[in-house]
Amino acid sequence: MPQSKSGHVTLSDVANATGYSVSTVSIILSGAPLSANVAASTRETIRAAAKRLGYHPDARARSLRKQRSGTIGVLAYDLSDPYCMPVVQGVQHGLQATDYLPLVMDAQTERKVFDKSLRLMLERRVEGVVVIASWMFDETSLLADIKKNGVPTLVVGRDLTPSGITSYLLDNEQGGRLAMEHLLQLGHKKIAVIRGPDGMFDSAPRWKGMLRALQQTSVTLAEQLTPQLPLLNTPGEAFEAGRSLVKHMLKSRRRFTAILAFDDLTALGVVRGLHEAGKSVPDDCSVVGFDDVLPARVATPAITTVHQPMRQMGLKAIEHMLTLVEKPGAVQELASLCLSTPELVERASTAVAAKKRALLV
Amino acid sequence: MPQSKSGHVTLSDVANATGYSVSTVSIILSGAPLSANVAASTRETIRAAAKRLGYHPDARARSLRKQRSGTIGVLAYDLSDPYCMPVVQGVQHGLQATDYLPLVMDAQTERKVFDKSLRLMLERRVEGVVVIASWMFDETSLLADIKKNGVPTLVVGRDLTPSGITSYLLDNEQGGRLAMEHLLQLGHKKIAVIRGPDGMFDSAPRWKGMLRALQQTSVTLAEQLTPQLPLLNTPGEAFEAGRSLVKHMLKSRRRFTAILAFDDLTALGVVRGLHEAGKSVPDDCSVVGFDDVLPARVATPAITTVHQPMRQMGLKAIEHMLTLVEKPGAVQELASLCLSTPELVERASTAVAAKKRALLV
DNA sequence: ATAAACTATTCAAAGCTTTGAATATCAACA
DNA sequence: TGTTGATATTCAAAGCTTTGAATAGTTTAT
Repeated sequence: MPQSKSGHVTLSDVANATGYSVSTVSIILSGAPLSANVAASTRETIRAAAKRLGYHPDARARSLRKQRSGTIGVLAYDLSDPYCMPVVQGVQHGLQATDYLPLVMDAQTERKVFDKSLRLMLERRVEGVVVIASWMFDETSLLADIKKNGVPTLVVGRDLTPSGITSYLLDNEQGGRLAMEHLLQLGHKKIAVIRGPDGMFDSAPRWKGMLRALQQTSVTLAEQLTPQLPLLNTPGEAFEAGRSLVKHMLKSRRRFTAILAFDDLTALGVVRGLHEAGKSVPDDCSVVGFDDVLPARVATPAITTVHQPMRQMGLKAIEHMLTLVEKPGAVQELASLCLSTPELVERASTAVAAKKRALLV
Repeated sequence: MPQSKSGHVTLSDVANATGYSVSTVSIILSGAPLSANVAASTRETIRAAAKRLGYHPDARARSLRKQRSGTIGVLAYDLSDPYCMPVVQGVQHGLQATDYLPLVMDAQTERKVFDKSLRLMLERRVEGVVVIASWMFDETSLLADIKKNGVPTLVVGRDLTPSGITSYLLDNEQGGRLAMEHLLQLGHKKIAVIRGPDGMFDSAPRWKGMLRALQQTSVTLAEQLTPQLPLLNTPGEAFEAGRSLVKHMLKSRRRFTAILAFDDLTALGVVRGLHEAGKSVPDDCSVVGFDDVLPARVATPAITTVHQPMRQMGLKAIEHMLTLVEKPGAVQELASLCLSTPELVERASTAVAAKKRALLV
């Protein structure tokens, strides 16, 4: 049916079918201002023909001509990480009412894929880029290209203000403090901490917050009980790491009545490791996670954790982005840092310390 | 720096900077066959200039001219459902070595969003569409448009061969059989089943498979112990449904020593419900899930479940798709049905039936 | 009757690339 | 000298849409 080479129905097909010119058809089907002038009968004829033929405008041609792609790139470091999707959902939500379309890409924790995705976004002329937390970002030279091309960029999940990029992230330090304070309030004195890997941005501030919470107390942390996660690639690996680290700690024969894990998956691994060693949570040992992702909510006992408002962060970021793309060519304002407030959500994996039964293997 | 109106560096910018014509620049930067003819020095000059200026080809213009978008649409019914991402990963994996790009969109279980996404894909001239399981699909009239425009379509997660669409899905009936047989082998006689909602494709075959497994045995299912899930929108809802249904069943005072849940999230809800009623898994009651998603693996006890090879299904689907897009205009072959084989993965949520302690509330 | 003001529609250029055909240059060959 | 054949580069059209300006045609005001 369509005559054009592409196999797709074009304006020219509709024009031929109705006897009107391509311009007229375009004006009507795109709802241009000029369409106020066209006769109602014409409008009907053309609309009907378009529908009958199955016309769908070519987004590439339109976007080329209009000099606006109507697209905002969203690049996640790993979409399969339960942390990412809520952020993306926030973005999607914020874009719903607009006529921007999120182009979501997944770096799959691979540097090469990350760079390629960024390049492809640039080529598709996204009007803005939202990057979800990635260590990969600092070294990439594409960053320079993005700036050179005047595409506004935002990052959520880590602080890149030193590189001049407005950043949305959790107040990790306060989160760490909250988690530790919770355990202290429950009367725990022998506390183990599984710290985040050095290569990850969140690690240091969370740790710092925990130490700060201890400052006014007499509680100290034993070095054997503060191991560090290696740099991981998948959520599954964090689980395994938590599981094996807790087993090592049990072997160390240092008492502890509570464990503070770097994130929820690690915490779930800890629960598993404890269980395998015959310890029960929270009776023998309390466990606290971080982030509040789905697996932590649906596990039994549900994991007490520090909630990170990922959806909200995505939403706030995209709202900011919308203001940026609406004023094209404006001087990129100073990079700002937007901290979200963490919230402790108490669930079933923590309990009052049973003083007499402090865990001793 | 760039002179063109768009604010992006164009071929013409590079041409001006080097003194060569736009054609020459294009030939070199796009690696066209003709580039064999150009002088090495020219090549260098132009490449250098392109890099210096930060040139990135405009994908829209290129794709318009080449009549190929190099894009394959992937439409998931809900990206935040742990079922979807593995399929998407399989697709991504299969596309890695090609120069096709997946355009992944998320319908967020909303019919309106689903239709809009499909429309946008059409407008962006995707060369193929892979839809991940959706009840929304059958009624949409866009299906007709997609066909009219000759875009090959595949679905994974449900059987749409009656509508002429090649489908990739699990052999649900065998999956149901496997799950039930597992419980029978463990000696369970009083078995409860939480059936899937009517509106969901998988429900019937899984149920049928379970019944078939019972056929050669003397075990029967009590009607009060085979409730049905309502149609749900989010993974969280399935969890809550499982939790509340199991509580109802406990109230019914019918004995059961095992529960077969429609999917993993429901199973996790069941575990929670049992736990809240003071029952332990698997000692008092075994629980079997379905799908094998991340939360089921990292929960403790880990959920015994029927593994659905989602990654592999995504991979197989996209490989098929690649053959379809390579022969444009070919007559769409007959729709075929590709069933994947389920596998039971035994974990810690099931155990031998403790005959004497059949669960009685 | 004529200018002015609408109304309804079309022209033609532009947005950025790609590419078949064309041009220009130069060497070699008969 | 004129032909052939490379080699290196450019012309110009096309892909589909949008849009400022232009063209007819009709009505209103003067």
